[in-house]
Amino acid sequence: MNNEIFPSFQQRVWLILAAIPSGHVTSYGEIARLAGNPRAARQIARILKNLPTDSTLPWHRVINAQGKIAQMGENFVRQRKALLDEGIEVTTAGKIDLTLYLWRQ
DNA sequence: CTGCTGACCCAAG
DNA sequence: CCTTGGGCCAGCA
Repeated sequence: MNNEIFPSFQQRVWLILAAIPSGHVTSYGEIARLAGNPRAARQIARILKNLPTDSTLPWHRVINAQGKIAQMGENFVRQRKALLDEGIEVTTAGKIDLTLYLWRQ
């Protein structure tokens, strides 16, 4: 049982993730900054990788700071499809135009 | 404790 | 556009 008052770093990441609107993307580093640890981009990646399979959180809206899908192989295909389904243009190479789709609060 | 690994970032070349 | 090198740091063998 867990009765913590303050959300953990991971929980803050989940909350931020849930706030990214459909049709927009953000980066690992940006989430790290919003969560309070600008140097934790790699930890964000690990948190996303470890999301439970039944999670409804939009992990696919997170790409790298260069505007590209940061995965290879099968996951690349899934993420690209999920983004296309939201109306986001993604090149075959996985590149996204940040001037059009970057999440701005 | 040490060493290696990554869904990263950034500046250069 | 792509590649390299240095920086970063929690997790794991």
